[in-house]
Amino acid sequence: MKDIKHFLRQKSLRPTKQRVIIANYLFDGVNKHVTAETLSNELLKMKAGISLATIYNTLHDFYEKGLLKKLMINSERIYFDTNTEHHHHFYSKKDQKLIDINVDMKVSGLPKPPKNKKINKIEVLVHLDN
Amino acid sequence: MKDIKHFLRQKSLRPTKQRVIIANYLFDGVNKHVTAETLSNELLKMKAGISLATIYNTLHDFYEKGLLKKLMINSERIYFDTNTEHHHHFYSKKDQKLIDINVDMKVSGLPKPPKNKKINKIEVLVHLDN
DNA sequence: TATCAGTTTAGAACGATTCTAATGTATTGA
DNA sequence: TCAATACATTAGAATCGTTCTAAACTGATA
Repeated sequence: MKDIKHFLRQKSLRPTKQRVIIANYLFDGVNKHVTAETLSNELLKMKAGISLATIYNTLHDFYEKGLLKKLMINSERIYFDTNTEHHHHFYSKKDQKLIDINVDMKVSGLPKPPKNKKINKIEVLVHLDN
Repeated sequence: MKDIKHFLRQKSLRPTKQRVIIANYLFDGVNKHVTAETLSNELLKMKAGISLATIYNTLHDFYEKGLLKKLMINSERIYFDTNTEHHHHFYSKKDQKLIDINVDMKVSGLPKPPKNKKINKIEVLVHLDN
């Protein structure tokens, strides 16, 4: 991500100091799964004094512009994924860690959806033991 | 579920008045997905004055004894499923409703799990549009 | 460079859940 | 049958992730 300011402007997001810092971290080329808390910790490490409220606001702003995906992994917190392509995950409960599955998978034997409902997308979560 | 008291005792759960009422509702032969809130509402309808704390306690006690499954569907609340067999779900975000998929499905093209990790189970969530 | 809409922030509020500690009740064994 | 006691229930307080509020700030625009 070369010109973050330009990138944010393209998405109708004002490139404020805080958003630039967060976008630089999130979109550095390595896909990430973050929660408000883990992101806050990373930002603290890099001595960026960004308030929690702004972190929440920014994650949601980015989500609304399609820059992040929301994951429904567990009920304790909201995970955001910088990989917005359709993909699946390994999940280690023990490590509280997600790993992208970037290969194509096929699900067979799917029953018809209920009346008047259409399938939007299929998400596979592969739970790991250890 | 004929003799709920016996059933609870078998699971080392004291068959208190509250647990019997809740178990009778949950294990009436029709699989259910409940949250503390939806269960509380059902219990209110049947004029069972059971405190929220007890509802939470009971759901967790039942979960710990393997009578309920916890579902990770969204981050707003915890869903409990009376169907403890391995199965999948349709999910309608709009209706905030889950529908069991009780047929066998196969997932193909799964990559190898990360080093030293074993696959525990595979969960498929089929998102519905409307 | 003044204006103003959009943004950040601390701290309050919120909603789901858990905890506390006092009261109540099922079980046990004499 | 009836303590004794271990386990359950409860109201309300506490907690925790998240959202809201309203005041201060800042990037864009003219």
